Amino acid sequence: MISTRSRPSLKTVKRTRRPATSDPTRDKLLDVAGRIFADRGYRAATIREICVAAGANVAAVNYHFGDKLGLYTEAVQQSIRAAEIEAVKSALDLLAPPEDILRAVIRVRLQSICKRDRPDWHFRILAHELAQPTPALRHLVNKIGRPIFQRLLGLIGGMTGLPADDDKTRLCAISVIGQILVYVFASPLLAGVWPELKMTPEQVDRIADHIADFSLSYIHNFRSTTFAQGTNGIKRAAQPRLSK
Amino acid sequence: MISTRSRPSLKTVKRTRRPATSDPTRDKLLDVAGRIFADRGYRAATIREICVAAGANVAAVNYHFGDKLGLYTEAVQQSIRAAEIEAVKSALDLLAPPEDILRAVIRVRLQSICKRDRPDWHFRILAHELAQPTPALRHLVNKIGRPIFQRLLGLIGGMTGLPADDDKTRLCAISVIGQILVYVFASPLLAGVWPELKMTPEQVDRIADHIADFSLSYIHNFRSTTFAQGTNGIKRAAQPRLSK
DNA sequence: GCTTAATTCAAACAAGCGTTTTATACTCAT
DNA sequence: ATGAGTATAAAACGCTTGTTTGAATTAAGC
Repeated sequence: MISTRSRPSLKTVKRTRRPATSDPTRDKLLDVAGRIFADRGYRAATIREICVAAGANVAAVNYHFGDKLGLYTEAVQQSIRAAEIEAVKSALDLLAPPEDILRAVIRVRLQSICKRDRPDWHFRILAHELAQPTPALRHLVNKIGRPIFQRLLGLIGGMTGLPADDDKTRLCAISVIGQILVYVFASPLLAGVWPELKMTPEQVDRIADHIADFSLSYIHNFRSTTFAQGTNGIKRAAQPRLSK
Repeated sequence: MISTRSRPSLKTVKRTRRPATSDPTRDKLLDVAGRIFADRGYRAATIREICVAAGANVAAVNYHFGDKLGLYTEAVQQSIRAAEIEAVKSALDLLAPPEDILRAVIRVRLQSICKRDRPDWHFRILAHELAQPTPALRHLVNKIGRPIFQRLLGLIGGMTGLPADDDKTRLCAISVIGQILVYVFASPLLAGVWPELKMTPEQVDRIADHIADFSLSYIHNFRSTTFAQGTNGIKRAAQPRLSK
C-alpha cells in the first residue's frame, strides 16, 4: 500500500542541491506521459512504454510520482494550464462585440486540433476521461469545463437577452460546444464519412466560421422573434419554429 | 495462434442435436458481452467478468467465439442491427416535409439515451471505439455512420438547395450530428456544468426540439440569403454572416 | 448399453501489468 | 577523503489478463 522507498518529501529536501525547479528525468516523464496518456488513455498506457520513451528506468515513475495515478494526475493538472486553454480564455476576454468573441473562441478552440507536434493534447485526455472516467475527470470539469461554460453562458445570454441561467441559454451553449467537440472526439467517424476533409489551417478556419454562422443564425433569430424574457419551464413557447 | 480445441464448424455439425438456431450459453454470452463492452470498452472488459455475469465458464468464450475479439466483433455486429438504429432509419423514411423528418430523426436518436434497461447500448460502444479504436470501428462507420450520413446529406441538401456533396451541406450535417453526440459522449461533462439537467423523456423532447430549431434556423436562413448553387472551394461566399 | 460427438468444467499456462526490492553511481557539506 | 542523502539501474515480485489443457458431463444414434 505505502511505498517503502518514497521520494523525500519536498519539505525535507535541502535546497542545497537543486533549485527544485528543474528535475530533468521528472520533467521528461511528465512531458512524455502527457502525450502517451492522451494517445492511449490511462489504462492502456503502460509505465514501461512511458519510461522507455522518456529514457528512464521503470522504477522512475514510482520514485518521482509515487505510482501511476500520481503521474497521471500531475500530467492532467499540467494540461489544465496548457497554452490552448489560455488561448480560449483570452479570446473570451476580447473587447469586441459578443458575436466576434464567439467566433474567435470557436476558431481558437478548433485551431488547436491541427497542431503539428502535439495534436490536441488535453482534449484527447478529456475524450478518454469521458469514455472511461478516472478521479481526474472531476478536476477537468471543475477547472476547465465549468468556468469556460459559465463565460459562454454570459456571452450567449448577452446576445439573446435571456439570463445566463436560463435553460434556453444553456441549450444554445451546448449546441455550440457539441459542434466543436464532434471534430475532436469523432474524427475517425468524420474521416469515414468525409474522406476528402483535410484539417488544414484554412479548412479549420472555414469550419470555425461555419459553426459561428450556424449558431449565430439561431441566436439572433431568437432575439428578434421572442418576447418573453425567460423560458424556464415553458415548453416550446416563443421559440422560432421555422419549420412549416 | 490457432486454438487446438475449436468449436466444430457449423457445416460439420449434425443437425440431429440442435436446430443450430439457439445456443443458450452462446446467446447469453453475446447479450451480457454487449452490455459490459459498452460499459467498460473492449480492453477494460474482462472475459472473466463477462462469463461470471453470463453464468458460464471462462473457457466458454474461447470455445464459442474463438477469442475475445471474436466475441467483441460479433457483439458489435449484433448492435448494428439494434432497434435504435432501425428507428433512426425508419424516421428517415417518413413521408413528410424534410423539416419534420429532421426533427423526428433528432428526437428518435436522442430518445434512446434515456432508455431504462440498457441506456444507449451501441452508441456507448461507438464512444469507446472513437477513444480507442479496434478493428470493429471500420464496421461501425461503414454499416451505420456512412449510410445515415448520406441520408442526412440528402435531407439537408433538399432544404438548402445545395447538392448533397457540397461542403456546406456536409458542414451542416456535422453540426446536427455534433449537437446530438455531445449529449451521448459528454454526459459527465454536462452533469458537471448543468447538474439540474435530468434526462427525463419530456426534457429529452425539449432538447430534441431545440436542436431542430437551432439547426433549421441556419438551414432556412441559408436558402433565403444565398444565390450561388454551390460553395465548394469558395471561401466564405454567399453565407449568411449575421454578425455585425 | 455402447459409441461418438458436443459441451462444460476446474485448473493451469504464458505474458504483461504496476510495483518493490536491492544494489550501485552520484553529489555535496563536512 | 568520507559519509549522508539523492537518483538511477537491473531484477524480481505478486497479480491479472487472455488463453489452453485435459478430464468430466451430457445427449443423441445405433
